[in-house]
Amino acid sequence: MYPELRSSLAPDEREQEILRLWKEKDVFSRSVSERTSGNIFSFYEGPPTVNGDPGIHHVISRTIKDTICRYKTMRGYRVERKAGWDTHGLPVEIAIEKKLGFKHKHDIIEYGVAEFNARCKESVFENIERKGGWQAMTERMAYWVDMPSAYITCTPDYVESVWWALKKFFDAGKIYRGHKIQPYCPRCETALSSHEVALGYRNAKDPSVFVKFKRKNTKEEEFFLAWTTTPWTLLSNVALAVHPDVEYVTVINKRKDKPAERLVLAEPLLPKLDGEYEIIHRQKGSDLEGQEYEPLFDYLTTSEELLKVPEYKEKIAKSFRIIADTYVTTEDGTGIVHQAPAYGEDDYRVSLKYGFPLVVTVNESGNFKPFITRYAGKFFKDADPEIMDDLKKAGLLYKKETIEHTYPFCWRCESPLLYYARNSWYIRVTDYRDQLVEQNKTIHWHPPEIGEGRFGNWLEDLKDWGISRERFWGTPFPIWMSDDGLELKGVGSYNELIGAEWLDENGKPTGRLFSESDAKEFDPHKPLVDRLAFKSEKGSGYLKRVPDVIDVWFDSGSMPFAQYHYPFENKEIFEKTFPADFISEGIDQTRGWFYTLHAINTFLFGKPAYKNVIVNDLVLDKQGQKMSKSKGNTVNPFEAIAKFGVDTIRWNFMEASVPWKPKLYNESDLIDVERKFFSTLINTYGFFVLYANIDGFTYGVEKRSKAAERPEMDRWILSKLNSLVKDCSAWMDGYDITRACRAIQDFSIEELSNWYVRRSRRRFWKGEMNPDKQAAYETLYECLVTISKLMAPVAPFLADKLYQSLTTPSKSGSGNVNSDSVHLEFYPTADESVIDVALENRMHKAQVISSLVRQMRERAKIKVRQPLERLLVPSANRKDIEELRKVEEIILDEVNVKRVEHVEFGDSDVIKRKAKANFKLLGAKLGKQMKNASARIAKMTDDEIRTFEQQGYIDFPVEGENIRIERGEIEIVAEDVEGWLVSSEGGVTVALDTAISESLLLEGKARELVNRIQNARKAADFEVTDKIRIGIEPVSVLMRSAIEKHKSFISEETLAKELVYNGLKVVDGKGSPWSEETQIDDEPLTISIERV
RNA sequence: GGGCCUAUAGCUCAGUUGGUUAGAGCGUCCGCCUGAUAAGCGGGAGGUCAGUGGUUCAACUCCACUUAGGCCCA
Repeated sequence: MYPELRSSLAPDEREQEILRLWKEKDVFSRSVSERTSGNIFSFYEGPPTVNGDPGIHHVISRTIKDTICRYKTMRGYRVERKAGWDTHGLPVEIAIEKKLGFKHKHDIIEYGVAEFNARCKESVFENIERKGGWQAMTERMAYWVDMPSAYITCTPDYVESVWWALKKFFDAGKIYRGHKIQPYCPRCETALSSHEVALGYRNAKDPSVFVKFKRKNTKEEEFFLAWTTTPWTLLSNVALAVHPDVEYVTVINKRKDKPAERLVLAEPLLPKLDGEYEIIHRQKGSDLEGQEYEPLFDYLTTSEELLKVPEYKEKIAKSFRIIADTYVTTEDGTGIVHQAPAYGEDDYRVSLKYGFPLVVTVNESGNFKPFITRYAGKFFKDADPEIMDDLKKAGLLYKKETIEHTYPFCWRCESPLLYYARNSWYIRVTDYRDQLVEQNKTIHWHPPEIGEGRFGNWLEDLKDWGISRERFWGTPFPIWMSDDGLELKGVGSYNELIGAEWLDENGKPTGRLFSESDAKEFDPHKPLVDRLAFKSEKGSGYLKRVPDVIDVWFDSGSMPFAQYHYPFENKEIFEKTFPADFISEGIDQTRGWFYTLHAINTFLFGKPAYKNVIVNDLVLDKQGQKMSKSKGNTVNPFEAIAKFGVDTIRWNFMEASVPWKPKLYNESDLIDVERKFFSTLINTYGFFVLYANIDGFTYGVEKRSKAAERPEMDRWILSKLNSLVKDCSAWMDGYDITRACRAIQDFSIEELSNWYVRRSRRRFWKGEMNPDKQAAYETLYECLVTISKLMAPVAPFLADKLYQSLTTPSKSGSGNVNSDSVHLEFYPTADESVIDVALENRMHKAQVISSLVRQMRERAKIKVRQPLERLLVPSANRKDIEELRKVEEIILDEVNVKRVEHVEFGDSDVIKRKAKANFKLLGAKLGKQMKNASARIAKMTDDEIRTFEQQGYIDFPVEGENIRIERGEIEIVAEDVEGWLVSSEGGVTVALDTAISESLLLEGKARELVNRIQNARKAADFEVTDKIRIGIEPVSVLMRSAIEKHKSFISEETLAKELVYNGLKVVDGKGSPWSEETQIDDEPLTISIERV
């Protein structure tokens, strides 16, 4: 017996049951271990940062990953996949800081770094393991990754592999010290990551000042007019920048109550000037390059403190001149941008290029340093008004206004941030940029434009990677340095620490050395690792560790080898699994994981870390708005799954649109998946079991019929099925999940349920078991089992439920199925010999014709239940007629018509024909004459068409030239049939005879009666197999003759043993006998039925 | 400011190398069917393919610009 499936319809329960079963039968690990290790498909899990709860957006990228891995498993690959958790980094620190109520970075130091890091570590493990956490979500959504063997980035083994990699970079001379302009909070005294900066953008009012820089070496006094919103940075001005290609003008500017002055600025920004102006000179930005000006202040040129610095004198001598750079815009200001290298990223870059000095004028608390004597000790922002005043007095302030713009503030303490040059360590990725660009071209990006565009452009424009962070919870930077910064030592394993000396808490040597046993159980995190020091080989004291930790992205980018503790262990596994065949993450990882994987592994191993990548876009709410906690429109994945089942969500995510388009999360779409697709499928299965169980059919027990010998309808659906299998495999191999899902869904709903089952129902319920019925059962069964396999990678629960329901009864019978789970099965392979394109075409034509006939019935107001005599189908030739004859029965049955008349176009006078140009062929041949030719062809008369057919061509004069139309260049279709009701679509034309003879009328009435009796059976709650006796009264003459004429038809349809023309005795109106009143064509009658 | 993506029916999306009347589902209106039945089927209405210009015999499709939205980076 096949089990009922409808009873356990609640998706959540259905899935929980399967989850238990998978666990019980150990299905996931078997799905891996049952595949041979010689056939590996390598997948890398991009580790989510476990600083909070999983969200619905994690479900989409994990569905993609899971789907591909399950698919490849079904294709026979061994797909080992370790889970992974990203555990270090600022997001984790921030969460703990919030929890502990910290306001400043030094709160952490006071609290104790050891203790703080312990809290961080605890929290990530809690986020992984707790209820509603990452493991629970992974399991519930059926994301199959091996969690017990998960790689965790904060474990000593993992960190050691990361150290190994960093040492490789270090040894190759790819790591260097530099400055990095970073957003910096002067109160917290810490640099902020871009992620933190994004938290604190607010509208702010700032000064907007136009400053005059006096040009040197001119006869007349002349000024460069520059603009800034940060007057305090003017103290460290070293240059002015112009755009090389923009036109700059010198003007005489006259303002009210002021003497006229000569100013230089960009032409497009002239409207910024007050008063009137007259252009006296014009030049390109590039022509201004090198011009000198007098500095606003003299601190930079006179400060002894600065002049002591090596090379400073030479550098400052080159300063205070115009340079040209394309980053300058004419959107704001004057087109002349003042340069303060320590306080702006572009400024810094430009200053490096021209060799200007980097002058830091404020200290770490944001106060002016002593050498800026006039403002010394002032907080940078507070100095703004005074600076502007002083400039005004000196006559160097053109004007000052106030602007409102967005400016970043510290998310912790709300101080305005400043951009500040910080010491930082870099990886010189620019050294092998070309290789990164080249190797990227071998990666298959889905969609390709991200690889070429977004990612490719980023690589071509690559800057060195700043990898050090002045933070606590992270992989310690494994470089030890002498106090003078001249001696460096990179460490690539814990064994390399052996011999280093332990320092005490105050940094004093203890004489105790790091031993072999220390190395074995070493936890490298701060602060312990900072207590290790190496004796200088040059006798300059001790080398101490650079106290920074590294960018977390270096951690996750190291996972291909670090997950296996390579090269210390597992060399073989690493080599077998590198590079990954496939990865997938969200589009936000372009500059994140996608990049770090590529940058690190290309350097270390000379090839990219992955071959195929699917990129997914965001999940938005149903209005298309971004989900965010502040808007309150986030979706809790556990709640969503409990409500709809995860299959529904997975299917919707994959089917609705391609992964790389933003996806709207809309509950009504999920309901539709369940209703349209899943319940149709369950219904189809329900239909199958209803009759299979009645007939005692079990697939594989009796001899299977050959597909080629089954009826037209069966061969058709099997052809469609095998076409589907063929297409799905190709699409899935090309990582196009969406196309496969759409095809599977379309097949299940349209082809299988709405056509095959609907047209074949009769075969299932009629009579005893016979070859036709056997074929029908086998065909439907084969379709359902194949669908369960095709959909298994995307909707793993329903697919398995369906599969197990179908296969359990026949497990003993055929012995050929592994009914423990569909996920242990192989993906179906298409039997090409079953694919019959001609058959698919003629069935499609049958569907079109049926649709046309229904359309005409609608127009003529004739119900489908009323039989009609004939329809007429014009065909172009004998062959088309032969094809159509094969599906004629199906059409007639569907539209309730007695016979088809086939007519060849040419043979009939009543059929009016029309010619249509084949635009593709003729367009290429005729070019400009195409328009006229197609108009002429549309006007072809019947005689002309006949001539064309007979001689195989026809000539038309068009604009004086002769045009010859040959066979194939026009298409001839039937357009109308005189005297008939006609309808046409897509080149198919059908005519219907709507005359209803008395005989047809009687048959119609008999069918109406059958319908009423069936309704009564239903209302009376009779079993489908119950035999009955029928009583009917009153009966008109017409109805009586209808019944007499079609008695056997009626009896057969309703399983009636007897039919009498009077009422049966009905006791209480319930059960048997049953009686009810009804109408046929306005004629009232009472039907009573009883079981016999 | 730079890069990438998107714009087709009320909504969600197709539209394959440019080619004949731009499709589907949902929604809506009308009807049908009922031995898969708290289902199913058919039909109708609904589109200036964001806008402008260009290439072409022919543009939703190719090119340029514009507008709007999204993401990433400055």
